[in-house]
Amino acid sequence: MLNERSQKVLCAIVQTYINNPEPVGSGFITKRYAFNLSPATVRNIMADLEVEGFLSQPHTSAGRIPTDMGYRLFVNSLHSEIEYQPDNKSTLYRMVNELESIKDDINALLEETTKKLSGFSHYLSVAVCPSTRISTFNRIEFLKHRGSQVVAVLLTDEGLIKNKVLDVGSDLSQRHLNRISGYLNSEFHGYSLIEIRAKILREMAKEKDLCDTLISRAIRICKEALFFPYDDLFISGLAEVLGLPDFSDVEKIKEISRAIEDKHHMLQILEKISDTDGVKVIIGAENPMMQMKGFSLVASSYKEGDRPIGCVGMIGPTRMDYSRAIAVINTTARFLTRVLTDRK
Amino acid sequence: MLNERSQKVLCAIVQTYINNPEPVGSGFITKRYAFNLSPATVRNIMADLEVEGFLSQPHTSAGRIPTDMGYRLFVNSLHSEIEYQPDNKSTLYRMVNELESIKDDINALLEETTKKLSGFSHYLSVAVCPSTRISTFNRIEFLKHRGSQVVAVLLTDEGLIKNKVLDVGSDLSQRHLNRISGYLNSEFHGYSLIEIRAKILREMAKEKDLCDTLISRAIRICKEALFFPYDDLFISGLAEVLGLPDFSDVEKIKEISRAIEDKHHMLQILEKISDTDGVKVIIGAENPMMQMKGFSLVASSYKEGDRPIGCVGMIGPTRMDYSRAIAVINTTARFLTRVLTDRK
DNA sequence: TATTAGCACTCTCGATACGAGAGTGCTAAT
DNA sequence: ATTAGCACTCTCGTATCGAGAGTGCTAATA
Repeated sequence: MLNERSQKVLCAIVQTYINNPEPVGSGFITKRYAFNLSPATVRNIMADLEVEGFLSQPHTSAGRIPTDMGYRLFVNSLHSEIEYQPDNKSTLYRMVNELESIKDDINALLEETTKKLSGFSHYLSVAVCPSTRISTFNRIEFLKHRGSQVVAVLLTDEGLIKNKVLDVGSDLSQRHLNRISGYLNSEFHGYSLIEIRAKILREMAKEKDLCDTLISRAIRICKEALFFPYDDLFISGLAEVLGLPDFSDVEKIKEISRAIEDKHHMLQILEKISDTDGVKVIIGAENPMMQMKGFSLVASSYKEGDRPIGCVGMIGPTRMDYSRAIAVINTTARFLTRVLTDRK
Repeated sequence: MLNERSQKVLCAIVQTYINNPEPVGSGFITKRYAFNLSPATVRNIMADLEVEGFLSQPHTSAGRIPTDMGYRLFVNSLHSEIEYQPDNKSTLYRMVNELESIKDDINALLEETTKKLSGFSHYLSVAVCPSTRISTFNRIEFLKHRGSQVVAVLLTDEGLIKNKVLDVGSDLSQRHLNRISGYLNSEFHGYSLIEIRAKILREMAKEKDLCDTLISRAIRICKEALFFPYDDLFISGLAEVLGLPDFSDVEKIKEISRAIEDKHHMLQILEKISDTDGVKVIIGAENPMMQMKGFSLVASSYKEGDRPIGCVGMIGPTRMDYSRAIAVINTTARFLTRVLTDRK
């Protein structure tokens, strides 16, 4: 579609703009890059690129800035050099090492990871826990709390720990509860929570008319105990990201603040990425699901063994340093994968 | 210090400025308020108020705006009418009713409370859980997880549920763990976590030379399990607050973002308030501990019975609607107190 | 003596103008 | 096909100006 020379010019423009957020003129390109072209020729190429939709002009007689399509082409041309950048190797490794010590607690691990990522990259960083939807039931315990309240503690094979406060009838003793959890643990061990949900619904339909047996009661409690409307989402780096020149505009700031507070929506996007493999880059409004005009997301799933279970990523302006971001996220995701896989 | 008339004029100016963030001129005051004074007289009073430090002038020949001291006097003069404002009564009650349904889970309750508060008031709202420092030990359980990992689940009398992942030697069976938790539960029930910490340290000093008895082991594990560096902090409403005209300035936005991300510092302030009784108002840089120049905090502790255990509040620009904020926080804190006390 | 009317003064803000600078698009030459 | 040359366009910073709002001061007033 695009000849090689045009593509090279485009990439040069994108790179230049990423380094410094000002419209790029033809003169700069000819001076900075050894394409052996005159400014006039570059201008012609730029005009073509604009017609094709890769560049745009803030106004006549200004330089060009990349469109989302322009960034996309740039990012696609990047995919070969996805591995570590030399310059941030050491810092990144140091960061990863510091995380090694808390690898046992997946929540703490992800929280620290986002904190370190944002401090390190100056972008907003995000991570989601292994989704409760796909997690594998390991064990559930019920602890009698105050009055008729019971705390259900769910452990999954992925290392998730989830609490839920339930209100059961006041007549269940701890002994009863232990029998219930014993039953559930033997019955459900190894199933995914989704399967268990389905199983429970079937059971409930079957036992509908049965009176208050322990089992039917167990199942009803379990249905509640296994239902977690939201997965945990970690976000860090708002203050960092506001330091970028791209956020000198108040509207921009409001937009990213809204994105942060709308955790539900953010989760949807990240969980979709959690299911796939490798680094994903979503640029600007590419994905209709993100109303993030002006922002890009670089994210990757992390895995336990071969199975993707969660996702970690960075959000920045569309003018973000993709090659660095991709490298960083890639390294981070591999690190998480290694840690989560090794502990088996 | 200030005669009554001056004080009235000051309050009128503050109120006017709160309604509309523009410097207030002498003409407006005479027209709007029936003080029976001429603009010239008001100007004289304003000049005095400025000398005394209650007002400031953005530039010669502009109206006056309140200083932190001015807001302070205004707020102090307000304390009589601290109870519900008539206009937002119904909305506030509706909000509180909606929260009633999740009162069992204190974390969820506080999270929802902050969400509703910020949606309702358009200010940033915050809440802290009962501090683990002062919480009362109710019960601890250890669940063997993967490998040598153990999940400690701590329940407090205040309704807190805390998890912690520990790495104990791999040779402890669930049976051992149960004996340990049994021992701890009988030993520590009813003590505050702080007391227990002290007890543990004493025990450890005593048993230092003893070899690996179950008890000394229990104590060591417990020491770790009861240590939670941070309490949970809920913050909501960033996107809301950015809609206020006070945040048209990027610097202001950055400042509040930093305040949000510096949870450690925020916690310090709120936990101090958690220990006291009633609504506290901190205006601007009044409290040296908050580097929040330009922001005010209206907060109140909530109690269980007679004992303050946590804190809920709202943060807004110094130009915030204090009388409304105080009323709202007061109502909210009372609601929390009632809910947390009744469940006994 | 406290208040007020009158008035000159000061400062902001929006509109307008203008020149420098950067970069373009087009045309004609190579 | 590329390029040199040049006129053109647009932004941005600065300066200017007048309207408007509000003040501070002085002298008159109750």
